[in-house]
Amino acid sequence: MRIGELAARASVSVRALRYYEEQNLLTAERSPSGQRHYPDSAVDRVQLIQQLYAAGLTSRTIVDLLPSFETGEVWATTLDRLSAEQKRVNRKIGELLGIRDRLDVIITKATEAKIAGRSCRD
Amino acid sequence: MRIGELAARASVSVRALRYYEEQNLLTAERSPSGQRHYPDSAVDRVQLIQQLYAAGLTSRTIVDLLPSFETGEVWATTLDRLSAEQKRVNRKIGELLGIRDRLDVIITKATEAKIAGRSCRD
DNA sequence: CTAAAAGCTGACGTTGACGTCAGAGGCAAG
DNA sequence: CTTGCCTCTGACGTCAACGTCAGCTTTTAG
Repeated sequence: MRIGELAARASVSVRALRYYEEQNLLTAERSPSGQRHYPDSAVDRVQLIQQLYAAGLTSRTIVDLLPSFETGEVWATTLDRLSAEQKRVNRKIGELLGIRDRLDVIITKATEAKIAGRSCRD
Repeated sequence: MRIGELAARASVSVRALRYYEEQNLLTAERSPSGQRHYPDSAVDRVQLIQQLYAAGLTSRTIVDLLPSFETGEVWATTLDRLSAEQKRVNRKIGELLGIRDRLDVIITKATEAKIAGRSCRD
């Protein structure tokens, strides 16, 4: 498929895909005229990249760790980085859970007050 | 306390504290000479701000929602935004849990392979 | 055949949360 | 008093992941 279809299927912009290629996160065959062509598997790869970005990894980190994600093979120096990211992600999950709880408390309280007919200052 | 001590106690930079003030997230008494002075409670407030940033909220959002966090009172329009952020945070938690699982799988597999004496390509 | 749609390569713009530097003033210790 | 650290206010710099625009070529639909 060409870049536009991949963008649509993976729900990212065309620009983002070119950027991923620039960062060596994604490669493409080229047609004689220079257009990029991707296999179907590229959709999954792009979505994985997006998830890793969302998890707070940088391009540089992703390019190093992506092979491990896709092949399952890991060599020692990479294992350390994987563990480091795992710790980071776990810390972040903890932070987010904390915030979620605080949001729950506030929202629950406010909703109960509303149900009880109190003003909520609106 | 003055700005340097607050920065140390809340583990943020002095610059960040001035930035928070600029964004109306934090206020300070001023000494006659113009130096900022903070109450002890500012430490908690700054840490809360940090957590909210870490949860992906922007300054603009935080300045709107911070009163709700501190007073527990909420009025209707704010409640919607709180719910929106709650959804965002929940989605992000889900993403992170997914990534964590993938990291767990890879790391576990690699570690077992190592224990079993296989090469891991190092 | 032709016009619209899609793709290409630069290259500059954007946004948010600060970092950093300059230049000047304030404050406790010796 | 002066030395050394802290603080002040601008104001420009940074970094990452793209957005956007220009100018041009390729592909597709009618």
